[in-house]
Amino acid sequence: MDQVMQGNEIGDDSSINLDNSRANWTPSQDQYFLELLLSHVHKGNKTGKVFTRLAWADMTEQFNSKFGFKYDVDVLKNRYKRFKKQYYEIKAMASQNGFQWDGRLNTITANDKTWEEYIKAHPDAQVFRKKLFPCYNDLCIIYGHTVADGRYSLSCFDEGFEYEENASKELDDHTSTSKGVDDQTPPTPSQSKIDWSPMMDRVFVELMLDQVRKGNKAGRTFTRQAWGDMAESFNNRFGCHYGKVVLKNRFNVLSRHYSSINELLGKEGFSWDKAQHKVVANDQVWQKCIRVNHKFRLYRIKSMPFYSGMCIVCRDEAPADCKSILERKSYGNKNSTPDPNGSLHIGSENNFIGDTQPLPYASLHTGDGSNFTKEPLPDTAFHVGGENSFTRDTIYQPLPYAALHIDDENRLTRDTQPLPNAILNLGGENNFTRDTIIQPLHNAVWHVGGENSFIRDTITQPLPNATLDIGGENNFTRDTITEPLQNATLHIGGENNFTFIGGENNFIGGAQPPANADNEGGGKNSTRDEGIERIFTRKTQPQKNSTRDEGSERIFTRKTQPQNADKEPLLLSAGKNISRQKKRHQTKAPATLNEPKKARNYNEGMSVALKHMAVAVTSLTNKTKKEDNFSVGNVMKVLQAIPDLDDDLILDACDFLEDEKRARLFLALPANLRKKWLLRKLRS
DNA sequence: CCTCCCACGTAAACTCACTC
DNA sequence: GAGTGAGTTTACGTGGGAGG
Repeated sequence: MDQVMQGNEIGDDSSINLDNSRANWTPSQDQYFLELLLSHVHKGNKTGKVFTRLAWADMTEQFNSKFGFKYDVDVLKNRYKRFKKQYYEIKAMASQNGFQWDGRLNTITANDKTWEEYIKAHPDAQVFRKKLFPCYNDLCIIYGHTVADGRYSLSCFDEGFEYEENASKELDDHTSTSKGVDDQTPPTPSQSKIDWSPMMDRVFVELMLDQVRKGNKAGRTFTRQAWGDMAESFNNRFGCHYGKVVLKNRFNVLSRHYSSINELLGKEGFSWDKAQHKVVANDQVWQKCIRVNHKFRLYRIKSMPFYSGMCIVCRDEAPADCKSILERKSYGNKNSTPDPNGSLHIGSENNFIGDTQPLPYASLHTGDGSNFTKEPLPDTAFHVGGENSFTRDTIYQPLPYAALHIDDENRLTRDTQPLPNAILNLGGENNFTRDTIIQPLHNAVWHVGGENSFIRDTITQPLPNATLDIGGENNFTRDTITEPLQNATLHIGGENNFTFIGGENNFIGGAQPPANADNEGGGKNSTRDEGIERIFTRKTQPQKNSTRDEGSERIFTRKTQPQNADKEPLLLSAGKNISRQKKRHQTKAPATLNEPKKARNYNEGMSVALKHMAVAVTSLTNKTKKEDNFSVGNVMKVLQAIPDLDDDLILDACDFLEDEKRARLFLALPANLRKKWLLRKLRS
């Protein structure tokens, strides 16, 4: 043990080292250096583990000035490292069973029998038995709980911290300044580096998961509000004042680990050990892998408890360079091997044909442009990127308790299965066709982004106790929800079109019925928080379990092609053209040939929605028996039959014909006069 | 025993591209 | 030009090992 531990006093002139080429630390130099370190700790120039650059510069200058050296800062850092090693040696010894640190005697104490038995087993420990360590209290202040990089090392949340806390209490008896130095809280913003503990990671991942569940993560990142909320929650939890940037940086770090682990798991011979939270493989596989890429060495040793959470958080973020064996392959019948409890990461542009195998408890991550057909995935976390096609029987079996995250521009067609208790997060511009979900979503939480099209019979069963959050600019056509939403809470954003919603519901956020709405269908709907830009028009045809049949706003168009919505999956190729850029509220100005790409894309997207609407109307017409010739379907048919009407004109016509009187008059007109009449009315 | 150097991991800061 | 997100660079920590 160093001389400094023997209690040498400052003032030893012999300490002056005339040879500046190599440091030769004397007790007085050590003592002075410790004083400098303590001084900067007390000034707050040390984070949980790091002295600031200015602190090091200042200490070097003062040390050289005191002893007449020209040491580089690295010399002091080396000594600092040496002190740290000594600190942990003492700490480890004192934490042994039967041993304790005596702060008054500055030594490690234990009864003789304990010493003898321990020294017999550990001869090297003899040195600690009668040695004084007067500087240990100083080292406790300087090093506190901090070790290494801190992330997977000792912290206030780890085993072993208790001793340090006790040591700090001991120190309080000797120094009034020690309190607060090792308070185990994350550093303040003035401090340069953060000591991320496993507990902090865990809390952070939990906060991210919460935001994911709320639908506040689109693509690779969280919304601005989500970052703010997470920072606030995190700061409240740990009593710190981090900004969003700190959490974003940590998110980047965790994401990199997540990607690397995925890369490993994509290699042959590797698997995820849920108990250890580690990637596991036999030694030969590890050695071969590490030889090729040294960076994977880390994952052989360290556990990554945050990985399972990051699987959900990062769901669709499989990096382009992550070339797992599963990427860009076709999965035909019986080609897929079951991977129960496994984690399946799938890149872009895959074809999943029928009769692939179950993945109970698995995490399934898919990139963009994959095609899924029938397959059970119970208890699976199902993360789906954008522009995928879900055809019939995509999900053949129920997904109870599953978390289903679906990003933008996916198509969900009929005969998918129930998702009771599921969390359903939907991005924008998805197309939900008939029978997408044919079973109930009891207790489900439904988050729906903007610009989705919900066609007929999207949800054919009740959603009791569900929470339905709906963003702006969605189209809910007739029979979207055919069953009541008893006790449901419905949050609805701006500019949605609702037809036909049954049941006893609470409408929050403005989806109120019109003042003259006929409620005789039996439902008891209550409204709160009146909103804007909603049009609920006339009642047309009450049905069982329905309360209203409300006309829709600008969702009618020329029928482009007859389809059988019951049997034909709506895989319209036009949907591929929908812009993947961020969606904004679009103006309602007429389209021109010179309009920007975004506007054109919007119109194309609208066109798709209109086509779906046409299909829905056709289906509706076939199903419902009308007493007279008037129906929304008939109006649409007649409107679509008019030649040379562009989409905008049709939309304007829809607006105009929302009035039933006008619509009846329109139908009553001779076919050759309808266009002229419409144009005249619209111009006026 | 001690210094010095190296490789590597991490957090924070920085830069750039993009959108509005 | 401001705001934002993604990717890159920089600064600083660590442990291990060679060598005096």
